[in-house]
Amino acid sequence: MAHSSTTKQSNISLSNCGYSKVLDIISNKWTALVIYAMENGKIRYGEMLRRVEGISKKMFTQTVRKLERDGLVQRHIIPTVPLSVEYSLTTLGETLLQPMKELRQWGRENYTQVVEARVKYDSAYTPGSHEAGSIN
Amino acid sequence: MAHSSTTKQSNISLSNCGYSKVLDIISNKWTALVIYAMENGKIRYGEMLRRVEGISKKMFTQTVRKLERDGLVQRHIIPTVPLSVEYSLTTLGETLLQPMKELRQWGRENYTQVVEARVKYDSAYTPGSHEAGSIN
DNA sequence: CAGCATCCTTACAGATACTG
DNA sequence: CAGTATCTGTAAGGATGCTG
Repeated sequence: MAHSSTTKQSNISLSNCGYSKVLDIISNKWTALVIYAMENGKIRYGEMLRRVEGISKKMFTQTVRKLERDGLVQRHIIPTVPLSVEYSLTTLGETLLQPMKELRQWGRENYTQVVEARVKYDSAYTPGSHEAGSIN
Repeated sequence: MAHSSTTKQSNISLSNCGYSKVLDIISNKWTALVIYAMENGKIRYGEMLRRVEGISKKMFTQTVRKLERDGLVQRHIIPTVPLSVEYSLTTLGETLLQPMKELRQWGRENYTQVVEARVKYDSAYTPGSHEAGSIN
């Protein structure tokens, strides 16, 4: 797409980048974990709270509502007493699973290198460590 | 997915999920755009500010420093007067490009559906809009 | 059980000004 | 040119209490 005169590459903006749109969907702290909790099928509210470690009721509800609004999650109310609610991925939601898994895979394979890079960076730039071989 | 009652799948936690680790790296507002700006090779500070629309000097520096610390970006100083700095992805950084592109691709292909889902959701739950057959 | 409402604390991010 | 420093508003996230 030849865009304009002197520019060689098109600009990158938050508004035209497909990636940013995805991030808008899945970049919240708990969103990915909530999705993963549903990757094997339906799961109930209470079990979700137990499965996803550390999530609060508020954050779960907020997260899953957003996903529901985005069409990625289905909410299924079962009128028992007291009532039950089951959550599951929609067809659209399932299509997101694959790219997310690849990112997760990247994390599993490469996170060690990232941690090592951090240690190296920190030891190089921390005041007090003048490039001597000291690891904190 | 026949797991009823006491069958335990392992819990999902922020600390053991590879995905969360990746998110910790790339989920910031500008990170992905900065990475994309480097996907075709070296790019200088000034050009980066122009390419990534709306980013401030502060946010760029902050973002790129974090990426450098994580070992995904290289910083190359050229001692001109005044000085120049070029940024580029490391080998590790390039490996991240592929899964990120797939996510971006998902966004391009499916974002419309997400938007439609939102409209539908909002019209269903907004006070004042009874389901008297408008959308759909 | 499955939520919503409220308060509060921090992290994120923008604007602006200054420096080697 | 390529940053750093500070100030400030906003939004995310956590803690807690109440409800059908």
